[in-house]
Amino acid sequence: MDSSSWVDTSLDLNINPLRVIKSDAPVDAERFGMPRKMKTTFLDFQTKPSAKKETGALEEELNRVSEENRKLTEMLTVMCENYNALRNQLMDCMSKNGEKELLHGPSKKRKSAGSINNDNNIAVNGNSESSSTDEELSKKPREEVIKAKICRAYVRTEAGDTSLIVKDGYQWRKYGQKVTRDNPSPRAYFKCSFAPSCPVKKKFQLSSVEVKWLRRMLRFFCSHLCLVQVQRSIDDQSVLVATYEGEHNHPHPSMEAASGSSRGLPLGSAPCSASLASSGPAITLDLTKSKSSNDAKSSKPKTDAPEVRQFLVEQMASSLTKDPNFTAALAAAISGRMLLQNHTKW
DNA sequence: CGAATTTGACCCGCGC
DNA sequence: GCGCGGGTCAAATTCG
Repeated sequence: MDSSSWVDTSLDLNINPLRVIKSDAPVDAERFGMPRKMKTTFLDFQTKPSAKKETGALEEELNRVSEENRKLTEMLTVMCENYNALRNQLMDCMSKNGEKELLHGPSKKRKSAGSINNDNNIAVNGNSESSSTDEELSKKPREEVIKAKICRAYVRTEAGDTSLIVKDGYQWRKYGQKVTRDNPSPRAYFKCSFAPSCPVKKKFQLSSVEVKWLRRMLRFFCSHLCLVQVQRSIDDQSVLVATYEGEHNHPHPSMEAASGSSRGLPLGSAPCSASLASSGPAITLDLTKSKSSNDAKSSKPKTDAPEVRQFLVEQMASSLTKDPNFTAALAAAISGRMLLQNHTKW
């Protein structure tokens, strides 16, 4: 299987660096309702001779970032190819031993949290998993019908944060805590308490996600999924591994509060959104809505203009690509999504 | 005082 | 069949 058939390695950051900067037409900043200070900066940026030097530097920086992005894309492609090669090898081995497996039915290997810690597998009630091992994945089609969606998100958190709070927008009630064998951090179990009939549960061994971007990514990944398992990665204690299963039977609290609009639009409350195409794991980071959800209402119309969008996109992309936390989280999110995509396609 | 959290006990699936 | 370990329950405790 060609990796390109199942994963789009391009990171569509919607960055077109030169469109605004080289634009001959002055931008009517007033029309976009920019703050005075920002308007001045924005206009000066286009008109003052000193800005040319800055423009050149920015172009250089953007070229550098673009090149870096290209290299990362290549690396990701290679990684996918290697992954598929390994997978094919495993499938070959499986096919050789498959007859025996079929005669004895699927493995009765326990789907426990122990496996979560050991090989990052998560399962509840025999449902499928977002990131099962290849061996397990190969057996999945022979198993019972998938009853609920499972999604995993990897989120880097602050090392010192030990609170058991996940700020994903839902209301959770803790109903248990357990010290597991392979992970020193206690695992907490939560149920969604926003709606009485909501079957959502979650468990985790880590804490809150303070980084706004990561929180929004997590919210997107999980906003309509039902059971969430979040625990600290055993390999990297700063990484939060969140797994959601199933779907909430109620709207996201923030959405319900807003308008009671469709649950299928979880990003409506996430000004900085990460969208994933249903056709594949191509990730689009909509960086143009950078305000918090609280003030998004007032700012949204002002950021619709393509020039302003570009300007904001450039600024945010520049700062974000320099942020190691963001790049690490993005890589983690992509890897998690890739695993999910692999599973859903097999 | 009600809601939320804690925590020990219990249940159940899986490996041996 | 037994023991282990994860998941859940529910009484006790804490918190606002």
